Amino acid sequence: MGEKFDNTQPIYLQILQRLCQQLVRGEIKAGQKLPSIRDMALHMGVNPNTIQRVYNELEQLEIAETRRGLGSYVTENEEQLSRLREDLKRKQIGRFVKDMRESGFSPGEIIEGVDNELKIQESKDAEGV
Amino acid sequence: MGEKFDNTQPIYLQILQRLCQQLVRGEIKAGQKLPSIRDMALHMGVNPNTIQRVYNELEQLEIAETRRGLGSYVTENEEQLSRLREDLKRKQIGRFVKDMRESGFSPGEIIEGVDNELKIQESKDAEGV
Amino acid sequence: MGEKFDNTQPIYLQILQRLCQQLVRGEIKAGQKLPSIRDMALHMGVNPNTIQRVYNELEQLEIAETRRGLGSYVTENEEQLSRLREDLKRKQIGRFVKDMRESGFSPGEIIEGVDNELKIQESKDAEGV
Amino acid sequence: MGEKFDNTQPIYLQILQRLCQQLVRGEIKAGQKLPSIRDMALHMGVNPNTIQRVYNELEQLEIAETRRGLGSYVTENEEQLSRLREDLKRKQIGRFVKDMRESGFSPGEIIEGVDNELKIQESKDAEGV
DNA sequence: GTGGTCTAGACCACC
DNA sequence: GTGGTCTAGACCACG
Repeated sequence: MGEKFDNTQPIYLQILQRLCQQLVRGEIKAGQKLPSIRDMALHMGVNPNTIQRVYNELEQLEIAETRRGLGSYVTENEEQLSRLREDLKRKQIGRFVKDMRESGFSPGEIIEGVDNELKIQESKDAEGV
Repeated sequence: MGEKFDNTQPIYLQILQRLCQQLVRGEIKAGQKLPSIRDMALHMGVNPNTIQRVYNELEQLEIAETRRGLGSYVTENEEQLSRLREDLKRKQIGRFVKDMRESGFSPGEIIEGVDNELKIQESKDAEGV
Repeated sequence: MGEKFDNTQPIYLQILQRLCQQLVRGEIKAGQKLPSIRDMALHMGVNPNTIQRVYNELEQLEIAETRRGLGSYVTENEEQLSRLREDLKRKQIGRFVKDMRESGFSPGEIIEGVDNELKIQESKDAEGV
Repeated sequence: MGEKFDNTQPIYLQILQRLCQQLVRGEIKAGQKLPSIRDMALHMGVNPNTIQRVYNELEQLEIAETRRGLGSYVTENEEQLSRLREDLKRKQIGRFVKDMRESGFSPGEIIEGVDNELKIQESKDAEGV
């Protein structure tokens, strides 16, 4: 429960993003049942309406589907999941590069900065272990 | 006038970001006078209150200061501006790398993706010319 | 409703000051929910935007935080509140003493004057009862 | 010229206050001629209109008078000046004590705080010399 | 003319 | 219901 939310972005988007990350990382797998809205809400310390909205978004992305009376399930179509992974990757990289270039950073600066940051974050992980 | 605003983010933040980019790129320089609130509002097609909020934010960031009855001026302290540039760079890179890693992308994928994207966007620029 | 506002200072600052005083006096406590913007505005006979500005200032001072759709809450961090008390005390005393000395009043005059004034105001309170 | 102005208060009031302090300290004496508006404005790095307003205020306070074509002069009536001194003293002390009590500070805290602050500021002066 | 404040009222996203 | 943003327009103090 040590993880709170960022005020600059809607909570439901932040939860959605976390779920997508878990899917992309493979922590949540194709066909798997998602927690009930009530459980998830309780677990996240959030209003059930908020989770409801998250699950709706997942459905529109064709990543999960809700079966009446049974709960929500991740799609069994693994292609959808790998598509999600590639979409996410391209979208995030595209936006990042666009922002950086608009701010006038040179390609060299960008590459070097990312490289450094990767090393920094990896070393932090290592020491955390 | 092809430049409108994105609905997913407050207008004042978008304008703030643009100004910061112009500062970072050196298009706006230390000590320079910014357009009056009313002029800027007219030019951007927004309400003066919105611009005032932007200028307030700039002031809180210690990037600009407002002089009674005279207008707003970019700080003459060039250190603040270079600080802004470095802050922006680190913040953007940090958030990007963090997001990517949390989504389970490998360092290799990240670097390669950024590299590709840079080439893509540069070639688009070239063809635009 | 005998309480109106002073024309020489912005309303939002006057309200901010009152809230800070209530916090410092302990009339408003850590973690407590503040009235909604609309309620407070109604109660103070002011426009909601004005109250919103007040709450924003409280947030920047890290004295209160706002939760989406839920309202604004005083920080639960009691240290922040005691910090506020000490800051206020030092700031007010520092400015006062600086002003008095710059006007050429001697330490003796200052101490004696404050002492007298305290007695005067206390006796007024007593008679009010 | 190292002294700038505070944004939270009108410049003309800040200048007015400085002049009053110089009068109260005796640096400016009864009957003395004040600098011309233009000179003063130049010296303070301020718009002449601003100084004009300051001199007007001094006139309304019956502290100075403007003689057409000759300039502005401090009143020769020394009683006015000693009245100014006492007014300033009472007003500043009264407001300070009122503010502190409204914030819930005890008389003991106030006296002790002022006492300490006096010592601090005096020692700073000493070391500055 | 300049910024600062305030009001009135609207719309929206969110919880 | 809650806060967040934006507009339109007004008034004021200031330089």
